[in-house]
Amino acid sequence: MPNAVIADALEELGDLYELDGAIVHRVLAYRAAARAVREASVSVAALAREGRATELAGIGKTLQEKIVALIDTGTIPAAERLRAKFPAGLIAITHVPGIGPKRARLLYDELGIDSPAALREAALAQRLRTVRGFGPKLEADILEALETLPGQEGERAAPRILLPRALEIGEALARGLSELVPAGSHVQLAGSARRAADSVKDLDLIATGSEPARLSESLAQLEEIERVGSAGPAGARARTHSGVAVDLRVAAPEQLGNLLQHFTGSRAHNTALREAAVRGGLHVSEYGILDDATGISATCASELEVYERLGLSYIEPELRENRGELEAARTGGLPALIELKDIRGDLHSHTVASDGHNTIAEMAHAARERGYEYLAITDHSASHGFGNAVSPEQLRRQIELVREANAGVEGIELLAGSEVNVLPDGSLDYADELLGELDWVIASVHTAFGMSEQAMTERMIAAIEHPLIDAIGHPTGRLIERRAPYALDLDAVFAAAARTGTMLEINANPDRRDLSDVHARAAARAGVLIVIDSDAHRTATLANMRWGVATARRAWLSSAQVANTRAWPELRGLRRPRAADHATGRAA
DNA sequence: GCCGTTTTCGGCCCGACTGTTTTCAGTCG
Repeated sequence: MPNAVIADALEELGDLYELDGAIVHRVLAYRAAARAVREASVSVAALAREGRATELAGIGKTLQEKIVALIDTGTIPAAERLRAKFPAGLIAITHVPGIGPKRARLLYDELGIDSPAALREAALAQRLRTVRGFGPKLEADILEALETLPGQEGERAAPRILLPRALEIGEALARGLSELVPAGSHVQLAGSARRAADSVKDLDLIATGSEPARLSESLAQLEEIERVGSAGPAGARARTHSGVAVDLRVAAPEQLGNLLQHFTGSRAHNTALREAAVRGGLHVSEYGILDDATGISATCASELEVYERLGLSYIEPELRENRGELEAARTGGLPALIELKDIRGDLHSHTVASDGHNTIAEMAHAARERGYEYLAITDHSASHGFGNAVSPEQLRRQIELVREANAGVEGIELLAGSEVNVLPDGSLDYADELLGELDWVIASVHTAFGMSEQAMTERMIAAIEHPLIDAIGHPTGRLIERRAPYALDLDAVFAAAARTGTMLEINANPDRRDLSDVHARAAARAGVLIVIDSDAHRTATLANMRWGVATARRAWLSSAQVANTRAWPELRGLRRPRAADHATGRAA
């Protein structure tokens, strides 16, 4: 059972308990547990079967038992009991903006409203206002919220936007706001975009300056803003014409550090940070740090100061997910994160030989302009099936062309490579003899995504064990917000990669970022060497490398854990020995 | 329901905004 299914079940149970009037902390415990399950890098079902789900933060004895019941019987008894008590439509009502568990329960008890459709009907008939606490305005707001509710008629919720687009819009808003407000003001994009998350739900802006009210009012003047929903002295909430929610918060210049820290989040990081601070008699908010002992609230001009006052070393935004960074910051155990400038070459790129758009020479020059020392040309193999496949004969010719181009271009080493397909049976679609002529070989799965976990894992491990494979490309096949990873026992995959010395890729295409942050971290922990590749299909997308580095940073990786921070001669030495393998038949 | 350099019981972050209220509850981030 996939982690996502278990997480959904815990989430639903939390919603049901909330409707049932459970204390909020119990509900929050379920939501925290759901998050821990969703983000786990290993199979929680397997963990629970061994009685080890309690190793995950936020999962105790009770939830361990409930997860076992779920995987054994397909359901959790407590959820069954509550589902009998509350109609399914009631949970949907709690997801209507402006309606939470209390109001949903009240409407159900008083008016028998048990679905969004019944809610709409009652609102139109002006029956909601007969319930204590509801009035005409709330009734109208609910009707409007129902218009945009995803669901029954196949409507989609506002989709999360991928990081490049989020940064593009968010930085444009920050620039625009900066130009409107008085000199000395500071405007900056914060939130999950600053943490370089895979995708973001909304854009968080912070601003400091001598005229807070004016900062807040200026948001509405930006041409990108469609409307401002709510506004107060502390900030404003708005929406862009492209439908992206924007949250602006303002404070005084001396509070910049507090505000930026608060609004960069994540929520889990902030909550854990504040809970730990309270144990030390300190209360952290976006406005300062209140010391119980003195009654004085200290403001911080920088985030560094915020963390220092809490006895922590500075935590990079990418790490602020409550995945152990607070403990590491207490004990000096934070890693020195890899940076884009550490990358010395790109080992996955395409040309017109397959489905790329530029020639070898064009890609070479573009890579050199980026300051790279080497570039591997890795066009798709013979059975690719979409785009132009490269036959064995064409690959031989391509190797010659790469050698010629290499001789003709100064300042960068061109490597003859291929991105070969891993066929469903785990074999590759070029002969070993041909693969042996290449400088660099990536193996990727491009077909038959629907295999069982066991079959897919065997397929992947067969490729990993192949002596001529240097790295596995986009190992899980996910597309962010569009396609889940294929079923794979990643523990087994990481163990095989560590054992054989096969590298695993963080594919930097912003739609992929595969391995993910969580998976790349687990792989590196298992002893796997990571390679970050752009998978560029044209010169411009060599720049995608930055998204891969962002994922590596979120995975806690230092430059030493990433293969292509090394010069090519050194990296070549890290490739698996191969001539000897052929001679011995790789008997080990 | 989870969790422990004050606790195995009694806590569990902090604040903004809105609508409906006469001082606050609910929702949201």
